[in-house]
Amino acid sequence: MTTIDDVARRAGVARSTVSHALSGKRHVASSTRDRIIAVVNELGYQPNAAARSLVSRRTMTVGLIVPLDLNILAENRYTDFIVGVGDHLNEHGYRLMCLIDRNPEPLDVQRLLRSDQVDGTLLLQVRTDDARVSTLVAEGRPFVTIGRPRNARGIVRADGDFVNASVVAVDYLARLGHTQIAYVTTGQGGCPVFGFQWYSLKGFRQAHRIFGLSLRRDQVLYHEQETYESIEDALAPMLHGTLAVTALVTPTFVAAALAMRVLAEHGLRVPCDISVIALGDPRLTALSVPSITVVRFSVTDLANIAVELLLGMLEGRAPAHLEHLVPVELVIRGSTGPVASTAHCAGGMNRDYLQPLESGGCQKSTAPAS
Amino acid sequence: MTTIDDVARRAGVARSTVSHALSGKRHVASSTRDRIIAVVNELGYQPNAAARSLVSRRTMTVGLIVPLDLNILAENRYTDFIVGVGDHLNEHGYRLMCLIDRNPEPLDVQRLLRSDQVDGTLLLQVRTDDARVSTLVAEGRPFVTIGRPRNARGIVRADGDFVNASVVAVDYLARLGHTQIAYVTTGQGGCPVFGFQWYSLKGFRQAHRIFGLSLRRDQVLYHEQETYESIEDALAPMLHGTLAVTALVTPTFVAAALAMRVLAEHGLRVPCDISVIALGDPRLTALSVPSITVVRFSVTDLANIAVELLLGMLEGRAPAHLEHLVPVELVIRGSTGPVASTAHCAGGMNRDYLQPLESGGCQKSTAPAS
DNA sequence: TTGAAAGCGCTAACAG
DNA sequence: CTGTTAGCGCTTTCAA
Repeated sequence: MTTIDDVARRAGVARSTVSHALSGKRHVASSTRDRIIAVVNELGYQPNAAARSLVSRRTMTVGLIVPLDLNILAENRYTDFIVGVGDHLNEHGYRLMCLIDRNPEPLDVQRLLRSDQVDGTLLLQVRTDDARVSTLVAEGRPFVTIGRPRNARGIVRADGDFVNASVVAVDYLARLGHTQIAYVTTGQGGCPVFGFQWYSLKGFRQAHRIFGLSLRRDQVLYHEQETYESIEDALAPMLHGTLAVTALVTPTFVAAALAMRVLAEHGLRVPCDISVIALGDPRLTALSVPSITVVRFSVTDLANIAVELLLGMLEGRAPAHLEHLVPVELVIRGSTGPVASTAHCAGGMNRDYLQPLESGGCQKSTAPAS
Repeated sequence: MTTIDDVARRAGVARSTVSHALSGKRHVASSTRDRIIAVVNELGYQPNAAARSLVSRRTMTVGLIVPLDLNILAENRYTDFIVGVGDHLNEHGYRLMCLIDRNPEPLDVQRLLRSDQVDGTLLLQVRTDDARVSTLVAEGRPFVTIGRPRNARGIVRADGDFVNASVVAVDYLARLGHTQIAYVTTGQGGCPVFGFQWYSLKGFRQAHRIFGLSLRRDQVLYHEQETYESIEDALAPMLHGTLAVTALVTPTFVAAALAMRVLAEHGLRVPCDISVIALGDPRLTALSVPSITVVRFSVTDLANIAVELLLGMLEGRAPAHLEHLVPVELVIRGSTGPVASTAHCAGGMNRDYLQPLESGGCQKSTAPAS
């Protein structure tokens, strides 16, 4: 292991000169500096991070707190965030420390912060009511949430504009003639689990007011997990005719894909009988058939914004706004269509629910282009 | 910030007594220890990680090197690894530092190691020929690869048993009567890009020898990226009848899903005209229609094994074997069927390629159970 | 323009 | 059983 003293000795200078030559914090004669640089390269010297952060009181490391939930991570929702954050941090000379925990005890977070392993923290997968947020506030260290809890007062946060996403979704459906729309989300005790689901629901309600649509309680369907069975249970009122809706909005791609399978298995055709819209940035939507209409936003933008906010705070700059929302856009694909256009629906029940890609309507499949 | 001296003063003992009371490395009178613990809890003391690792020469941190490739991470292939590794490390009191880099320069890896930020390293997304491996070998620090380069001599590695996965896949297809099978992979210069693709291909060839099947060069199809267009190009010989195969093996789920779309668009029915098998652990296979037959292995097991290997090395235990392979199992779903059973295929071209889930054959869809 | 020296918070060897 | 003390490798003040 090469230390700064090795370099100093070999270059025939004092330890402090090496330090300054490398940090540039005070002027060093260019001849001396060149000699030092040469020795550094020769020995492959790299300052010891622990020693450095012990004295400088900075670790140049950011913590990313990801509550482990295989059911959720398996869905690919958070990979892009982790990658986006990690890459952006590297570009700024910061390291990324991931705290991935099966059960994210406040204690784990405390340990991470109090042992001074990170200069700041990013929170992923924020719940409607998230204990980690209060913990972080109590610790009094800089942090930024990616996503928002219901009560976001005073915290610095970046998120997709999920409220607006719902409005855009409902608007589009309304234009297609839909007036009876269901909202499907994971929920516990009559409340969406994650922040983005809560804000989406808020937007869903808002949209109904804006567009003068009535909204009954039973149009909001909660499922416990993102599994086929759980979603089948949640959709039961639709499947048994108790709830008459012609469209369905859900804040996650997997729920949308599973819902479409449930509908299909029960003889309901997408988009003939039911239109489906997902929210978020599910790149995999392109894989499903029919591909799913989505109100999306750039996850990379969101990750970058969160990182910029945090690094700014670490360098003493207060953020311009507490809340930064990434704008959304509607991407029309094959899972949405005009309401109740039964005349266009050819074929028997449970036959044509699967349309060729990018085909929005319900007409019979035509011969391939080739 | 609370230091060990704060605790010592408040508990009326020496600094070293606090240290030992917490580490248990020498006996401390239980009365003294209780007093110290009480103060620790009262002040919320947590040892400073930098100071600790400066003197102990251990960071209790493991580095995970993930070359950023959005096209790949978007596919959800590596999320489960990151989560699996992170969670397992936490359980063992280690931290996870992620080096996620758009272009993983050997220099970045060197910096990480030489600045002593990690005790050991895990390599993800290993290429057939991977520069990072030589870098790590040259640095002489403990590391374990998750996945293997073509030349794995001397390195400690954990991987899915991809060679055997291919054998199982070809065996199954052969039992269904397939003799002409194509292998589809991302490749550059006539060689698969990633290690798992290389070993899969090796197994694919091996299987042909074992089962007495002939294998021509043109049965191995390379695509540049995992996009619809790129795969469409690669499959061109099949689509234009130049290459007569009845089945297709591909080491990734996304490639399989995209290939199925390509086939469908060109009027080929899965599994009627072409059977498709994917390798790996693509949980999302369940989402596609028809769901994809797969030879899978446990990603969590793989992650755990890699972590155990590395932590063992960090504690001075030499691994029992250099190579640890996670066994594979065949999961039969809807994308495979007997060869050329045209008689069973009802409906017109490009109509029935999308079968209800879990339906392996090509019979007409029946009415829903409900 | 450079060097000497103090000290960051901790562990562990040495003394008692 | 406990206290004293010497560093770990580095940055940074203070002197020259």
